[in-house]
Amino acid sequence: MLKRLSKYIKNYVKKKRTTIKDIANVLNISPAAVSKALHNDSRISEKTKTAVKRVAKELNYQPNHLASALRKGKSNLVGVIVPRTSSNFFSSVIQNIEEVLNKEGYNIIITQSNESFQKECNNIDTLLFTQVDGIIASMANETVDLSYYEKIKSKGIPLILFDRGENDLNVDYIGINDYDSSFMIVEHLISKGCKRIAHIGGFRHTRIFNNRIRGYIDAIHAHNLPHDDDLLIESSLTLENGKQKMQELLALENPPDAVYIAGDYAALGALQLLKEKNIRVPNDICLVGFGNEPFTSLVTPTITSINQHSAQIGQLAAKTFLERVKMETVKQTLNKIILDAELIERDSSQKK
Amino acid sequence: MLKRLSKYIKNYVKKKRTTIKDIANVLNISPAAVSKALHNDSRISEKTKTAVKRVAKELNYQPNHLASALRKGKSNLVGVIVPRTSSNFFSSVIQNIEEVLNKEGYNIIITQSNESFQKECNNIDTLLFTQVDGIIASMANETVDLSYYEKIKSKGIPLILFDRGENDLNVDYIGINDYDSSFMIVEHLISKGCKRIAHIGGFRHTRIFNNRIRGYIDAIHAHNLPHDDDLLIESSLTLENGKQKMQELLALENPPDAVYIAGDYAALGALQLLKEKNIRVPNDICLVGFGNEPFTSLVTPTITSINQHSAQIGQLAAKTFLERVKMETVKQTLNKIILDAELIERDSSQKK
DNA sequence: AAACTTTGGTTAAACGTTTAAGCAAAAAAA
DNA sequence: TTTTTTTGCTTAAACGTTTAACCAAAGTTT
Repeated sequence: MLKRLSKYIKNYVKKKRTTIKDIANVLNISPAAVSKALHNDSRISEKTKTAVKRVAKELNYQPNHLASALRKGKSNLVGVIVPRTSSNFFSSVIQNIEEVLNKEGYNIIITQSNESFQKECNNIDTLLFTQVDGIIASMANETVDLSYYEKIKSKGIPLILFDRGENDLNVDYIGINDYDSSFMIVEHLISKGCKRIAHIGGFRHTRIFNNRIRGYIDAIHAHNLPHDDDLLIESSLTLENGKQKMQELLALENPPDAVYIAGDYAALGALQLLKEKNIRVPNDICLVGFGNEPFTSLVTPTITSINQHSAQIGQLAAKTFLERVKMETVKQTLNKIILDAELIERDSSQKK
Repeated sequence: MLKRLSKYIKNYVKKKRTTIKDIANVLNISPAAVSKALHNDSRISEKTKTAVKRVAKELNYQPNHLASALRKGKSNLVGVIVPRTSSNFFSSVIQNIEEVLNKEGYNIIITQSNESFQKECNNIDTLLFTQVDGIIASMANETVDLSYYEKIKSKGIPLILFDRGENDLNVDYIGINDYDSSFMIVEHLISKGCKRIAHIGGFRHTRIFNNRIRGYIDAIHAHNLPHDDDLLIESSLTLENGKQKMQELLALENPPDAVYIAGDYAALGALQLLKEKNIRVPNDICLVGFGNEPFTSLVTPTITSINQHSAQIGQLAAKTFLERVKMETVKQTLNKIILDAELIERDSSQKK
């Protein structure tokens, strides 16, 4: 046996990767036995198991993941699609997905759509091509056509959406209660004495932004405030666009005394514009953002915002996926998990 | 043929994935011919090729990536390891790596180490297990022991490091000229009239931080400024730690009139502390960061920083990998690409 | 018309696992 | 002692491609 082993060690040095067959040859048993030994199959003796494991270690054996995935029909890879990884919200979600899935032997492939529908379609193709066992996604702003997502469903691969999701798809979804959060923000501003509250929202075709808009409108009505069409604007919510839309609001005959903006980056843009114009925040105009990006607590004044519980969303998304793969046969009911968000009050809305 | 086709369409509805064999059956040719037709092999007639492609489309054929990877011995997957995806620098590098590699048919698997050595080791194992064709990495702050990276090299898998790299490993590296950048920062501060310049640097055991420290010291000497040991501090460069180290500098008998901090997050922490203490930036103390994170232009005052050319670094890293895999036999010389960084002057160092 | 070349494929093995089915030897039960 | 069960493996096929080697038929040279 020693002679065989040394021969294989030489082979290893030559860079040919060790396979299960090599271990079998050293020990003079079948490859099948080796495979079973490595998986602690009960039909293999303890003696053989320890021998196999010793030799495996000695030869620096690394299982060929492709081969086993091919044979078993699953890759243990999960695809993640996000608009971008640079936002703190998404990178935190990703980190938590990863933590949960790694424990169960899954790895994740992260792709970014950069808010582009085209890129998102490419990403989906890429992931399907890579034979992922499931996809966890948050849609790009642009995405309206859902045929690519239907493609995932039609392949029978679990699809879990979070944050930016689309109800019509009938898939698992994890997000926050956008309507309530919006309502809460408006009531917060009212409690601070604001009378003319504007809303720079996202595009209505995205469900979450539509819900935020509805929450805003309903809260305005509930408190008998003037509902002026000019005070409700849709935006792409980038920093630049936030600046621009803020400009438009200031240009009104009767400008608002508070602005609630459905994204922190756009809120930051608005804040910059207000500073340039020497309009005091919060004393002249109160400002509230959405998302609780780290910079909201870093700028002057700090920006009131909504904490979306990114960690929890990531964990729940991963767990939902795990449930799906574990009981694929069972026609289970859909998981729609809606978390309550949290208002983080900061200086930008503390009018005295 | 129509009957065969319809049978296979039924099969498809039943969720059994279409394989090359199915296409072969429909057309009554061999699977090998189908494979060749799909790859535009010259030994297949145009007629057959178009027929194959038509049927492939009809049956919604998606190649099984695992099978071809297994057969060809390569996965067309590249692993990327970064300390975190939330920093703008890393997410921009990743995006550019992805763009270049996607064009060449590679996909990337992104993993984060969260600056933890342990997590980084796990990531490497994960990537090796997934049979990636190469690894592009930037090391965690903690990483000193390089044996895991040696493991990659010993498997013969191309390894390309960027930003946080280690010369001793003798692998390809892409980064900026940290020494020169540091020197440039100090000279900039001197030109603004600063006399006591402090440096909150990263840990010396990381090469880039060591270079920044050397650049700082040499520039101080070159301009005959006092080189006071108290003015040079090592830090983990987190926001919190930046605050703390700034506190220490303020507590000195003879505090500095300028602080150059080797990371933007730590610089932000320092800025916050200075604001709390009502110390005016830049008039009382000038501040310079490193990395040009987006928030440096968002806070008040805006922070002078160094642009590290993340896009270019990403592209070069990807291209270097491609070169490596293309000429694996050739014992090529190492690629050490050092880019010149750019000083972005902002308010925090514009003392009047 | 015989000999060679080209065209357009086919056959079969291989990649490294996993797993259902089978089977000899040892142990236990009758 | 014979039969049954258990233990501990082995055999062989399968996962879906790719590719080296082969080959028949048609076309081209001489």
